[in-house]
Amino acid sequence: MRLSTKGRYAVTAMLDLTLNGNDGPVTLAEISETQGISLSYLEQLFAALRSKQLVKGVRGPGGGYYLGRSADEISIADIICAVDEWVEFTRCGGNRDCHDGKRCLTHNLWDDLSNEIFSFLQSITLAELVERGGLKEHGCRKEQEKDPLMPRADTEAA
Amino acid sequence: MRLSTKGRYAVTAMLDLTLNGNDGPVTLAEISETQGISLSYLEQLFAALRSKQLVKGVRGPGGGYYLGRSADEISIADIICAVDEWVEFTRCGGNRDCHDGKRCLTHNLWDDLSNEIFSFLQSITLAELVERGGLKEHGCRKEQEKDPLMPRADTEAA
DNA sequence: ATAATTACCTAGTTGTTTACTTGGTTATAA
DNA sequence: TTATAACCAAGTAAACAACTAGGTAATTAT
Repeated sequence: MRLSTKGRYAVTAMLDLTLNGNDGPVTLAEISETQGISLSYLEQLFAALRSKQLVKGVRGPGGGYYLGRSADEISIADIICAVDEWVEFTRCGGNRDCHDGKRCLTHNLWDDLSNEIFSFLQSITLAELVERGGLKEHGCRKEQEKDPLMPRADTEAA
Repeated sequence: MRLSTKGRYAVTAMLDLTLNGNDGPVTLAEISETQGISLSYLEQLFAALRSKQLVKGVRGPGGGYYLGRSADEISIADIICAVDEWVEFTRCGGNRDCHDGKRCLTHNLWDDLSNEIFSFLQSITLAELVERGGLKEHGCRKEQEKDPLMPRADTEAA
């Protein structure tokens, strides 16, 4: 799993599409204006999204984009995987010798974790995000009153 | 949250440390050999990890690194945040005008999702990963027999 | 038909990040 | 005193991020 700003742009744009796609298609120019993303960069992102059938484009005046399928059938993982190239991390293809299995043990652990992150993001749909106005009640993590917000920007690596 | 290959290297190295740190400190040379990461790159990663007290270095012969605190007190989020600089995504600081609140709505949704991903990774410790030999039983996702493995490398963006 | 509008496409370009190399300096155990 | 390790600084090729420029193709409005 790879989670970069590129993926964020894509998720944000798709979120915009979900929110504003009720009355006709949404133009990239609108998304560019509203979300502060350059038009051509959006075009690149939407080329990837389109190739995965996550969006459908309508040409000509009055055209634009709408979701390729229902918002409850598009997961965050779908979006991120579409724009962020999947990079295989473990270079030991399956069950090689791999330094007496020691290296592969660590790799398997990482793979399990990576799968977990992936299926977590796969379990969140655009519809869920929009309907609930957030994810406060998502999954099994509802009794979490500590509310651990993002760490502040005081993370200066000396 | 940012999840790049750099973070993977760090998690993998910390996993190695957890697995092999029982009998004395582990040298970076060993991790480099076992995990296939260059020594100097490890040094950079461990400089960041050290500044966050996630590891402690012991100099001289017989030296190396061991965990800065107990493996059940180090989360995956801790590790990733230490090496991957935290980048603020939403440039609208808090409650600005922000295009009639429309843009901020999308941003708030993204923030909620981002928080969710973060606290998810924060809920997984090194000890958990190692003890269970994976995460099959983690959290609320135990009845998941479809076992959605990583998407194959057939994600060629046309 | 013609013009405007939009998606769609290709090729750059600048700055940052990755992952690594080289070449050191310090602390410590044998 | 010497080998071993952590620690530190600087540089580098390759990849990536985010953007610009300049198109072509389809569709609607005039």
